[in-house]
Amino acid sequence: MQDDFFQRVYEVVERIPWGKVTSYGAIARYLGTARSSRMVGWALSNLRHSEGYIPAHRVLNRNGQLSGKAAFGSDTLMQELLENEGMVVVNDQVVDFKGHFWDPVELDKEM
DNA sequence: TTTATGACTTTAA
DNA sequence: ATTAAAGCCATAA
Repeated sequence: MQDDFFQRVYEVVERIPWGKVTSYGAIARYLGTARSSRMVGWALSNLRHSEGYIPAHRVLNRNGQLSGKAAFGSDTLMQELLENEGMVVVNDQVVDFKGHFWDPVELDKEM
């Protein structure tokens, strides 16, 4: 294993605070590959091959849309997970996305 | 090595 | 405002 791009994505996603969500672009930017937003989602699609639990349901597109809900087995599972964390999902979209948004860059602030 | 794909993003019409 | 097309990077085949 080298410096897996995927591994970095997993680390960031695992650090997403409870009840918070972020976007692929934000993660990609944090990893230094601002234009590989697709890779972030792609990495998450591969997370099934990885071990450990990754709260991938907290990663949405920049619209707050549940783009990857289909990968959770059930199209409603992701939505339920988010609602279970105290947010409201309407039409596959998180209400007050900005309010629940969390940027991984805040990790550097704390450190 | 080259081609195809993807849980995105941005820009243009 | 909504819809369509192109751009971009990393991995798999």
